[in-house]
Amino acid sequence: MKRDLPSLALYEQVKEYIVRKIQDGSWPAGHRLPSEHELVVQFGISRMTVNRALRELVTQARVVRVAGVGSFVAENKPQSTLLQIANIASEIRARGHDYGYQLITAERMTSPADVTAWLDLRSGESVFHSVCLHLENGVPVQLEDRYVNPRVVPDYLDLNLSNLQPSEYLVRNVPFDQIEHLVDAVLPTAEQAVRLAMPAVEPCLLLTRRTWTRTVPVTLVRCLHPASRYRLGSRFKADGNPRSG
Amino acid sequence: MKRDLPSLALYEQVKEYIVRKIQDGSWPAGHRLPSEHELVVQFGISRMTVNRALRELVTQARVVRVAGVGSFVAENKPQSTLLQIANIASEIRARGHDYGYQLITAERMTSPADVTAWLDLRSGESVFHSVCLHLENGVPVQLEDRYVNPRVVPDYLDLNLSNLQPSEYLVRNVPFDQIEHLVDAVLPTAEQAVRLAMPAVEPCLLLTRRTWTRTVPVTLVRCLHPASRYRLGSRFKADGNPRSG
DNA sequence: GGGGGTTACCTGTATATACAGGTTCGACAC
DNA sequence: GTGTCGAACCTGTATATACAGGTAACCCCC
Repeated sequence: MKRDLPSLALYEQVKEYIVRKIQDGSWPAGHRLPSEHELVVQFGISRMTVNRALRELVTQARVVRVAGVGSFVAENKPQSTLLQIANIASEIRARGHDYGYQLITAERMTSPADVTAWLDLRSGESVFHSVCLHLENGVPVQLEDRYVNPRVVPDYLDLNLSNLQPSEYLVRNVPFDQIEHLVDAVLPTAEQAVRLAMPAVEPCLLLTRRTWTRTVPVTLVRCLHPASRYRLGSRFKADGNPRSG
Repeated sequence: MKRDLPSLALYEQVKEYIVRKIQDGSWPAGHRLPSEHELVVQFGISRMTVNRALRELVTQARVVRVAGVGSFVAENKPQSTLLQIANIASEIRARGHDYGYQLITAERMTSPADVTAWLDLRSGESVFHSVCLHLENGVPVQLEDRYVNPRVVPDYLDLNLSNLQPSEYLVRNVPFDQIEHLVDAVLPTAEQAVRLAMPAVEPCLLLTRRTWTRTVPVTLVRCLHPASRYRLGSRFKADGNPRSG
């Protein structure tokens, strides 16, 4: 395919250049990127080639272009149908409701066996672990149980997790390029039922999410939702944009 | 936007032409579509313009192109992460397991109030209703409760639903362009627990799916899965393809 | 008859050029 | 001061042209 030395197609090189700038933080969201003409000069290629690179980045929702104005780095792009649920805070606020947050635990611990496997750690290695609660109008809607790979985010415990929601920090500062979701229906443990202020005989949705950056696992998070207060949803239109519901 | 008469961009016109041919069934999956040169002649435009149209259809997974050979209509495109779960039969077979199917009910009935609303029917109108069971290695994994809009699929009951799985027919013959999923965790009713051969105190995943074709609701289906035998999953790689799990 | 090369056709990429239309901002006239 | 016109710059689209490389079928030669 792209084996032989002739390297990558020129428009792919331009795309990679821009994506790298975005991912390493040089160009934050909203940042104005070079005009087509500037890229033409910089790379010594034709405008049509630059134009193609930018157009494809637009379809990937990494770049926003405004005719007559310029091209800009798109807003954070955590999405893929299910994925938009990542940020429960904005979801709740978008409904016009009150968002509340409580940190319950934040610690460094020896990695449990299952987490060791999921995060691809060495046996006996330690991980960061946090537990917190998300509330909608004062009612618990999500119990978040999170493990973070200390090799990727060594300063996780230095964050002020009492005020800052973990995913808030992570999506902003640790870009991921792979994400996996699993959805189960479970009954809560007694302790979980108490935390969520729900009857223990009522089922919960358990959303397990793993993310990677460059094939290195970053975080494993298990989000437990009382089914009576929360449901997952997604809507998809051909040629339209997915919306979470 | 695209208000003024100048009509649509030429490459958009080509895309629309091709999409129409695919959606109305003129060009089934696998069908070879005209070469770039033929489209150039047919539309009286340049190859670069045709090329752009085809390239964009490739990124939409509607068309597959093979250098040196030609362009072809892509295989049915039911996907969008969650959506790949649509066909549980192929999912089970892909695991190398035995797929089983049992039709329980197929009838025409007066539409229940909730279904009337969901399918945008008139009050008192009738709908098609079918219930069936999907088994993996002989064990029930999904109880499918489906309502079908008779205005869209008037011959639904004429199908041999005893042998043909409903979604098999629908995805093949009633192309949809919008889909909505909701995921709940519920406890089964006594009857459902019996059908699924599971304890009634064990939770289930309830996947509710609605599809539309050209803004007209086609079908509403509620798929109930014992949580101990089934989980939803999706995996997403930036610049890669989503896979169901 | 089988093997190898030629040819015709296809897609993929790259370029120079052109014109349309949106935005911004400053200069000039009133 | 205010308003209008225009220049400079931006993206969006369309074209003709070119070369590369993949594929398949056919023909010719051995």
